[in-house]
Amino acid sequence: MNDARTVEIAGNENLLFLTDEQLRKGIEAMFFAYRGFTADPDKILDDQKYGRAHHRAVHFIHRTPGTTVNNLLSVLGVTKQSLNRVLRRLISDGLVESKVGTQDKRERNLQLTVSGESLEQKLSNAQRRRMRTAYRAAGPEAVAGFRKVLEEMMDRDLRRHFNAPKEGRE
Amino acid sequence: MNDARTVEIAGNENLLFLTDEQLRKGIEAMFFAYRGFTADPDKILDDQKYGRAHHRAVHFIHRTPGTTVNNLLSVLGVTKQSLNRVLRRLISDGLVESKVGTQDKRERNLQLTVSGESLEQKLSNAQRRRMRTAYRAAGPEAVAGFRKVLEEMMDRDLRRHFNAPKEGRE
DNA sequence: TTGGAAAGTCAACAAGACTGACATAAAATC
DNA sequence: GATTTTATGTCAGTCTTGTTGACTTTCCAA
Repeated sequence: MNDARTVEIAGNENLLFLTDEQLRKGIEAMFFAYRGFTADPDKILDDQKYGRAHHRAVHFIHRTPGTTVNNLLSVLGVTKQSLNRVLRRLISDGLVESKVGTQDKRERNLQLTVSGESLEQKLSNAQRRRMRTAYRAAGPEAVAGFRKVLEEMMDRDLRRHFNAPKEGRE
Repeated sequence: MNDARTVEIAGNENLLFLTDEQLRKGIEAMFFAYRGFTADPDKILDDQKYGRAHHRAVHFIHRTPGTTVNNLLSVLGVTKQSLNRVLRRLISDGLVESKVGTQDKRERNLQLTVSGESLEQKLSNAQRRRMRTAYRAAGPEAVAGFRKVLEEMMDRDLRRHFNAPKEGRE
């Protein structure tokens, strides 16, 4: 971690000289950290026989209430058939409500029911707890760096969803 | 990102005050970044009809040549039956070699063949390229912070594998 | 020497991704 | 008004990758 050397170049630009070994460490850190990151919600979901796909749907419906199926598809990056199976179950279990669109009646507006919100809270509390603990242990400068690198690692077209906090539609 | 305030507390300890919104951003950053992180290898794997599980096996066999199935299991965190299916295919495709252990004949020592190494190179080159680009764009301090937060986010018992670079066994 | 534990294999099943085809309703366009 | 496009939903089939359960081989210790 602290063996990545930096060199000052004319001006105030600096380059990182990264060995394959340092990059491998970063790659594995990503792998192990993501496992930790999903571990707590996974445990909760398993009780109700849901999977990560349900978690993702619930998360983004919570984040953007009234979002359409198409919107959700482009954020999640899965096929409609795949999402449909998940949504169907969430709807029939009474966690998600699907209402015919007001302007465009072809669309469906999705939102969480009371029990949907309650599951979302359980899941995000668990995930936030871990994130908060990690942030606190690492300190504020580390957090800023963490966010910066993650953002650079995203695909360009996904970064769009990331930077659109309150309305999913472009 | 830069709205996380820090407060100096008696001594030189500082606390982060994190709003749910800031934590949510971190959670989504993790989600989108991980997608980017796996996107390039996924494309390569798809050509040869392999999945992420094959990638992980190839990666860790490369990292720790001669490792046993059991070792690999504890790193990957899946059941031996699940891993076995993946290994069986890699072996029959001639990417991995499995040799009966010399001391303990119950064990199998795994290593990549020449074509296994070649696939590993293709995959890790793609992944390193993205990681390197992100690191360069974010800068050295950001990278240090990134690594610090990721390490804090891992499960304790997984951190062990992370910090054991050249031999998988405890 | 025998009985249990450990390492690995085989079989069967489930979740969740995928493709492809098709249906319906509403909106947009010609 | 007729046609095409869009948004959504569904059925069927495939693939990867996770699971549990049952089994073999090997090792070790009582």
